[in-house]
Amino acid sequence: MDLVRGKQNGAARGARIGDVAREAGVSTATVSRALAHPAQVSKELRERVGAAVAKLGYTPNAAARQLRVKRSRTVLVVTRRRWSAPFFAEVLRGLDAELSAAGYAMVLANFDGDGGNRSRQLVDMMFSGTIEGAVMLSGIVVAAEGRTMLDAGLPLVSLCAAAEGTHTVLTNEAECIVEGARRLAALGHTDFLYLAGPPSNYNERVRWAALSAFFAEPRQAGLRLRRAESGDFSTDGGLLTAQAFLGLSPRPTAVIASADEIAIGFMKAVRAAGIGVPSDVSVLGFDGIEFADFCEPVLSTIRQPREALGRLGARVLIEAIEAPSLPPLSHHVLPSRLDFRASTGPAPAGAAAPRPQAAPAPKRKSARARVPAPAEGR
Amino acid sequence: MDLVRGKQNGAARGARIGDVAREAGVSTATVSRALAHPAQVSKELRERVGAAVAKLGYTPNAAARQLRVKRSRTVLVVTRRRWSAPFFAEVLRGLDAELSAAGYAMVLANFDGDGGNRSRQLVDMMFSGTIEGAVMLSGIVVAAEGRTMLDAGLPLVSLCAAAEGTHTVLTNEAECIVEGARRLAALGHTDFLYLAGPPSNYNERVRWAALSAFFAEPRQAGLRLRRAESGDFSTDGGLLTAQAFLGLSPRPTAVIASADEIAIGFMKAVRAAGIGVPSDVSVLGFDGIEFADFCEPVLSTIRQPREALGRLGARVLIEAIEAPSLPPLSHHVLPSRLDFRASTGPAPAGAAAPRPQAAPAPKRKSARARVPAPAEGR
DNA sequence: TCAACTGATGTAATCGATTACAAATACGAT
DNA sequence: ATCGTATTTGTAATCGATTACATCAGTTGA
Repeated sequence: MDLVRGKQNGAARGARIGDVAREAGVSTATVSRALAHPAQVSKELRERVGAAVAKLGYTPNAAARQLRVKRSRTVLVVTRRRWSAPFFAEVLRGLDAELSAAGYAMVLANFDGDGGNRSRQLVDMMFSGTIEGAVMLSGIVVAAEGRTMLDAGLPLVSLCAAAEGTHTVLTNEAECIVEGARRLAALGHTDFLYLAGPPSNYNERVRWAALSAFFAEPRQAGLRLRRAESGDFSTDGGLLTAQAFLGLSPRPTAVIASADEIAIGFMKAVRAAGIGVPSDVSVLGFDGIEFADFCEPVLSTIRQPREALGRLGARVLIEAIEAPSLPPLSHHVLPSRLDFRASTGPAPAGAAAPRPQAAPAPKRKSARARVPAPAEGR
Repeated sequence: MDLVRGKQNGAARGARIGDVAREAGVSTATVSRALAHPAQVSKELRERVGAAVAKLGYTPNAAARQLRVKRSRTVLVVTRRRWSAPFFAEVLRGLDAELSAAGYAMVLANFDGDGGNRSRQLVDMMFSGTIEGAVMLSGIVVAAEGRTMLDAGLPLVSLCAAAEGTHTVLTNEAECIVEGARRLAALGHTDFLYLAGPPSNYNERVRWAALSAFFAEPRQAGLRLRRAESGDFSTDGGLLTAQAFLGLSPRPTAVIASADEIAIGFMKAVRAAGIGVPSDVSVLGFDGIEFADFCEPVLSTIRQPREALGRLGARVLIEAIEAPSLPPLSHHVLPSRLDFRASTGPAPAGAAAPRPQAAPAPKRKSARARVPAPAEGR
């Protein structure tokens, strides 16, 4: 095999289809056909072409082909810094697995709402023909100069978030968090604290909306729900909420975090302050990251099917790309799983007595169920 | 702005350069120049073109441009499943930040040595002109059908690994792990256990080689080093090594893990068996992942500059791509930082007595310093 | 033997930009 | 007025593949 090693940068490298044609003694059309539609070419020529290709180490130029056939077999994946790393890595792996199996390449781009430059890059990419579709792990439809990613008319999939005009792949997070609260209530807890993530985040909104709606039900009148802000899906955010918790009186006995990281940070800080988990306060996280198994105590959590989310997102996108005509937007929901472990237990004896119904109804702060608008994603 | 919304999939979308030229009443050459080299075009025409571009929502077709100018401004990043997720996510972020700032797009592909198909995809990518260079987080130079990624003659950067013929960006991991051992020895420890990652991994080899070479020094004759296999850079692997540890007698008092995940799994398992950390055994991890701060006890570790690794890797690659002539291969080393915290302490009183130098020299198992061959990366 | 048909191959148009080169224009100096 | 130079613009070639269409050879049936 005669490989032309790059001499000068950018110098002519590799063979072109004409070289292969000459070598095999056929026309370029035959070479192209032998490679793309072998059945249309006689066995003999097919072999001659194959030999020439091998000899010259020929690989078709992707740009030229793309220009002609209008397909790049490339999709864009837009991520967001705020994703928790373990969550992110596995979703990405699912996406990659499914995309590469179908022969698609994946362009990865982080988008943190920066000052306009990145936005333009992304929007241009949608319009420049490099991309056949996009998966957004950010929940944001990026816009620049009056155009949005949607305007390019390419299929878009929002993963773990909802956005107008896109296919969506979500989890049943709302039901899960309510189920978590229900289970805690069944353990005798009546005084709850929600550790909120960034309020602009889609998942944060969904979770808070579901939880506060649940506590607003008349049947749950004996339960109280408060809220502490972490500002962030991070362990540091969790430390913050612990400060808030320690300042409360009476102290809630059940804590539901909007992310495992927050819960882990919270647990560490309150235990350092002499509060027992779960003896004094039960803690429930969200996501099911690996380290939920290794903190003290082992964290109860709501496990999201991370790799499956990635895989399904990829499949939905591929289907939309390859559908002969514009398909309707699809919406999928994958189930998460509640996993109660060491960080949750019965309400402590002192506080366990169900709050007397007759007492002046505790003001449920912010119990109105805000319906989350399509907004920032997770 | 008249945006042509994708009608049928694949139907003509958007304006071409000819449309803009007609709209502005100029030639396509002028449009192209107004966009790429504004200085070459008179102010008036520049503005007319700008207006036409805005009106039609024109974005140049990337494939056509690429075909002509032979630049895709796209690089490939090859990852590997075995990377720890938090590590991976931050390195990726550094890469993305630097690449996108320089106007490069990033194609991400996972490579786990699969059965030939993925290899061909990757090698073809190098030869098809889609890619101007690659960063390999895998330490493997992928090969398929007699060609390797190197043969394309494009610049390649190995991150956290070394591979023949590529630029490399490494950390001083060898020195750090030796320094860690030295510090532990200074705390009175004489009996060490190394928790190994996957033996085929480049970093694993470097670390083990450095550590075993250190223990082989005559001056360290009073120290003993054993080795347990985790098989993996994972918490599960850490659990495995804990089994091995519990079976040893006498039990080592100092443990050095080749990854934080392993250390965390190890600590959890030995503590469950009633062993105190650091009262009975000190544990040192490697990487400095976020959760090292949140396990019990807080893990001593060797912090790697993750985002900086990604940024430097990107810069090295960009430089190599944009260098007018083939530059020599560069090799960079970034410093990691030893961070001793709660999981390490003085050797326990019983075992603290320095092993008598005179006693029959303890057999140092596997103390020969294997020089790591370029192999699988981290 | 010829027409009709099938299948394999080649010729040349095409995708949409960039840019070498030519042409046109403006400007200044003599 | 004329020439030379600098600046701006247009014409057309070019990048490297794919594929519509034309051509040609071979087969079959009458």
